[in-house]
This record gives sequence, C-alpha cells and structure tokens, in this order.
Amino acid sequence: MQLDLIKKELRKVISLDDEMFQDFSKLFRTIRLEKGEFWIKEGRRANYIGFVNGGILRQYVQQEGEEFIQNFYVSGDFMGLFASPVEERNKTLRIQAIEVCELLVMPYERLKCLIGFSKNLEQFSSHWQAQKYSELDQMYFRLLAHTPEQRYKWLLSHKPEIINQVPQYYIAQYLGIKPETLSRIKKRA
Amino acid sequence: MQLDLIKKELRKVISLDDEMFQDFSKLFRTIRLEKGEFWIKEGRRANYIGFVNGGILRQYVQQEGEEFIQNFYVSGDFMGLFASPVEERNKTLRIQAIEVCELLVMPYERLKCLIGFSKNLEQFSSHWQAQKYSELDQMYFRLLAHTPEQRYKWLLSHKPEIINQVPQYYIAQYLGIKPETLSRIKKRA
DNA sequence: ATCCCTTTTTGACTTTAGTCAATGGATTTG
DNA sequence: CAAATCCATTGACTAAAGTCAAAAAGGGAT
Repeated sequence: MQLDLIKKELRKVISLDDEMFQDFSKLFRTIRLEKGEFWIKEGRRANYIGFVNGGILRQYVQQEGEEFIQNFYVSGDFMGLFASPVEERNKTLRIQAIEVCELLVMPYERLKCLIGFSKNLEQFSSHWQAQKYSELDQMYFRLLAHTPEQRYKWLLSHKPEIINQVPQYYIAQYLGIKPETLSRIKKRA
Repeated sequence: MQLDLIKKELRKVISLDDEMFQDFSKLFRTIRLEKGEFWIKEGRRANYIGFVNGGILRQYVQQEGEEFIQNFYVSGDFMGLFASPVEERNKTLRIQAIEVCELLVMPYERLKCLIGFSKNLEQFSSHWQAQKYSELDQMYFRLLAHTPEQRYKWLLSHKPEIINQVPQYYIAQYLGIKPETLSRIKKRA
C-alpha cells in the first residue's frame, strides 16, 4: 500500500508523527476501480470516506437523460467527508472512475469514532469540512456570476490537470454547457 | 428579548431543557438592523454567528459593478456557522438587511468554546454545518441543471416568503438573470 | 495499415437571455 | 396635489448558447 501521498496531504493540515500515522493507516482499505466503475452507485448512501491515491473520478447526477457533473476528484482529494444528511437526498448521485483509480477507503462511522479519540483528527475533519464548503461556495459564485467562457478559462488556469485528463464532453457537463459550445469557446480563445 | 423562535429552532435539532436554554440564551446579544444596514460589511471576517429573529437579509458579492445574491436569510435561519477558512476569501461578501431585522448574535469563538463543553451543542453545530452544505449542494445543482424559469418556479413553490418579501430585482440577482428577463418569465408563466 | 468506434469540430438554424431605451405604476416628498 | 423617484414592464434589437446533422480527427483493435 503506497501511503506517501495521504501522509503528505494529512500533514498539510495536522501534525501527525509516524507511529500515529501507522496506526491510522491500518484502518484504511485499498480498492482499485477500473475505468468506468462506480465508487458510489445511484441510490446508495455514502457510508465511506475515500482518499484518491491515484486516477481521477467524476461526481455526477443523472436527470432526464442528461448528466450533470458536480465535481472531479483527483489524486490527493478526500471524498465524502460530510455527515449523512448531505447524501440523504442525493438519491441519484454517482461517483465514477474516469480512468483506473486507486482509493483508500474507511467506513464513515469508523472515522467518526476515531475523531472522538483524537483532537488532531477532529481538527482535520472540521478543517476539511470547512474547506469543502468554501470550495462549493466559490464554485456556486462562479456559476452564478461568470460566463461559460470565463469558467473555462478559470479551469484552464486553476485545474489544468482536469482539462488534460478528462474528455471534453465531461468538461462541458461540468461547466453546464453543450460540448459543441465548449468546442467553439476553445476555438475563439 | 423574544426567544421563542430560536428555542423552537434549536429544539428541532437537539434536546434542550429550559435551564440549559436559559444559560445559553444569556450569551446572545440582540441587535436591530434598519432597512439597508449591513451585518457583514465588505472586507470583514464573519466573527459572529447570527440568528434571524425577524426580518429578511440578503448575502451578496459585488463584482465589477454588479451584485450577485448567494442567499437570503429569513426568520429562523442561522448565519455564519462555518469556521474561518470559509469567510477568509470572501473579501467582498456582505450581508444586508432588506427590511428591519432583529438578530441574535454571538462571537464565533464563544460558540466554539461552548461546543467543547456540551455534547448537545456539538451535535447542533455539526448538524447545521451538514445542513448548510447540503442546501448549497442542492442550489449548485439547480443552477447547473435548471433553466431560469425552472429555478423561479422552484422558488415560488419552495420559498414563497422570499418571493413575497423581496423586490424583484433582488430575485433576479439571486437567479442569475436580469430583471427584464424575470419580468418576461413571470408573464409567460 | 485498415477498419471501427468514439470524440471533436463545423455549419446552418432556432431558441433564449441580454441590452438599451421608453413607458407605466406606485410610493414618497415637497 | 404635483413632482420626483423607484421599480416593473414592454418593445425592438443584439448576442450567446442550444439543436440537429454532417464531417473530420483520433485511438485502439485486428
């Protein structure tokens, strides 16, 4: 199990000595997703938290035949750090591997239990919740205030790894526009 | 100080006997905002949490001469329950009274301190954070997936109190469209 | 390399929202 | 009461994205 990446990510937020990390890392399980496989299938609750140790995934909702991508997850990202009420209504939410992925996963309840014992982990959890909220808040603002072209340029400069690794019709779904429109935006940019 | 409303709202989420509520309520301060006054001014950090005990407010960002409303707060809503990282970047965020408002406010640090002592309050805090995240998540989806007309109809059926109490150019700012367009949507609906 | 399949691009046209300017209504103010 | 102000509506036009269909470009697989 390659754990350098998650150790690095955790240490960005909390202090964590090697022994503690050893104990912590034992509670993860590694899973491998082939291209197109789902981590969260429609109708399921997100009972796990996951760490992307490699690959890239998309989180999307399907409605009336169309797919709307809410987020991409790349190496180093945590997924599903919010408590149950969030996922409750997300009956149609799916998280799918765009390419081969390796995830480190842990039941949500186990993390919650650990948080009870470790001040450090509690700090980690609340930091990430605030972080995720802030990201979503900013995405909401961009969607509300900016044109598709501005949002595409934002992606280009802030998340180039997504532009590079993801088919353009997924980028279009993420931006809320049609693939044809994205193609035209690229041409005139 | 009228405290029935906040007591009712708290009791939707946690159990709270009258003595505990007495102690808790002493830590709030009441403030009154006239129409047009700000609770959060541009450039300020949200160092307080607030409860709307009456009236209605708008949370918005100003950019290049235009205003974009992210949210309305009505009686019974809590404001600013997320930790600092969220507000950090929101340099241009403002929360303004649309009409005369009464707020119950408490420094964020005081709430955090209280949470350390009370399992109940901790539960309340994490419930509301998850709740706010979920709401924002759903708003994001609607903005991404639905037309302005669909979003207006959603508002009509789910938040009629906002439609009734708020000038239409604010509704337009909230929906991400121009007032003229909203006027036309209303006509054809 | 060729074939097949998927993705991207292009073109012509339609639909929708934005823009600008003018009008009409309502409310407030002198 | 009239004037002024603010907001909502309407009309004519422009700009932008959607739609549908077809062509071009990649990317494997045999």
